[in-house]
Amino acid sequence: MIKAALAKVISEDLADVWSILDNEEKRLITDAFVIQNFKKNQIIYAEGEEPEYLWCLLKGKVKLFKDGVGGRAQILRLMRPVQYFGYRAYFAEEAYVSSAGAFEPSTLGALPMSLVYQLIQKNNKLALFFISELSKNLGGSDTKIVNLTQKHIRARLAEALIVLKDNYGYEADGQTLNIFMAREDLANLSNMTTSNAIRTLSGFVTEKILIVDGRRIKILNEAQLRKISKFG
Amino acid sequence: MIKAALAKVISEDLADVWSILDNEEKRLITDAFVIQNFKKNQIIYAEGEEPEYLWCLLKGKVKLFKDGVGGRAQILRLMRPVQYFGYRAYFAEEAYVSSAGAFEPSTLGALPMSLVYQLIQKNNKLALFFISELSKNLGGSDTKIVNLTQKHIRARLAEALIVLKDNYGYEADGQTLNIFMAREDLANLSNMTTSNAIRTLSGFVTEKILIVDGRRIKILNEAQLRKISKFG
DNA sequence: GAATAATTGTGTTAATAAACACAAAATTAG
DNA sequence: CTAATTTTGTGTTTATTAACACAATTATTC
Repeated sequence: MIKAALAKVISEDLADVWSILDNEEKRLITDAFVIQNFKKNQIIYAEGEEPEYLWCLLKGKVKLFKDGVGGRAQILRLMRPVQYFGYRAYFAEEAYVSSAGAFEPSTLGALPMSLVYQLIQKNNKLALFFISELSKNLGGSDTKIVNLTQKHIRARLAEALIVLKDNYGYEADGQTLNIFMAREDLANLSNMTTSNAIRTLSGFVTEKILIVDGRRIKILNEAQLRKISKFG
Repeated sequence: MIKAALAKVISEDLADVWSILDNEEKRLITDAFVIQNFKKNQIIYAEGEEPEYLWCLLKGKVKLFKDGVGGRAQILRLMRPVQYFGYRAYFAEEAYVSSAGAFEPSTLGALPMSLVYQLIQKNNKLALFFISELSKNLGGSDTKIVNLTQKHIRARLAEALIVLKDNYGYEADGQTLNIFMAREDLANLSNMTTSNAIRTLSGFVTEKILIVDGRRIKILNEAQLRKISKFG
């Protein structure tokens, strides 16, 4: 089953990335790729550790986050299948500045960065893939700096909900967010305390922008939510 | 004089980056490299524009910043000679998400990104240079997200002063910051209003951590400043 | 170098969000 | 299935920072 998943990854899902490689290179990757399962809330790597692997999320949901003042975490990015992460620190020759954890039971593949680095040195298209990914992430982080520091609480939460929708989409009903997270995670995504996330979310319910049932969030008025995220 | 500066750039200052290239490649760059002077506060490129050039700061000081809510700017990065910028948006195939402006009269070189992209496709070491730069910047931005959102005003300003020191260093006296910026820029660097930058800076003077003479800032106790930037 | 504009400094008030406390509900573990 | 634990929801108070106003000083510009 693991071999099947791997074959699928190399041949289909990641076609855009790995199809670049020749057969010999593909064999190298296939041999080195290790599949690993993580439980809900399990840490994949932690801030301060030395980066060793390129991680590939095959199934599940993963958050990249950074611990801040008084143990308050900030969620920096959300990963979905099939996305890659964990490589930045290696390329920067730094320890990790953020941690990765599974939101829900997840399956990941690990590839030694030393091997990835080797392949990059020979294969420019692979290098360009990372240049492109890093560039998009950097633009996202720079934008986040301004959004999280300057926007007010309502706009920040609205934006977080939009980010969730854009990342994980809706369920079959076309309204329910396809991710269930604790209010604390919602708070950590939008730079506020848990109480304020709860209160602000309730406000949106009162305004009939959302329906909330536990951790299930149904977005009734996405346009209005986008408006709030832009103009407060 | 321009030709002399260019020759110097290609052959000395940027040795690490461009020494990678063969003679033919070097000639391509030399021919395409355009040197341009900017006045104090002049905009080099603006948010929303399409990226066209790789910019190289040869002389002077440059800020990358992003306009936020109510025209309040956030300074994202500071450039010093010889550093490169303006390439991220091109690689991400996006418009610029931030603007670049000269802090003081500055000399820059511009190289068409289309040419840089061509060279990267053939030259892996050049690709790895950009991978490394982007990775370091991304780590910096992710760290900044947490620092600017979670730290209190004193810590944020202390950190901004440390950043100025680490970027531009001290003058011959070993204490005076080698950059003179308006209080507004100091505020835009540390996510606060100009009034708060002024007030907090005065506080540091009272505590004998700094001496301020107009825009000239002398750091008397860097260790204390670092302590404040870490623990508030 | 005088006029004009911009920046700096300071006081005061208002808005915003955090901190804290606690009950109710939901989830998890045994 | 039940007890223990965690999460959610809500009220209240406090801390922090922004907003505004205006005088004094410093830079720019013509």
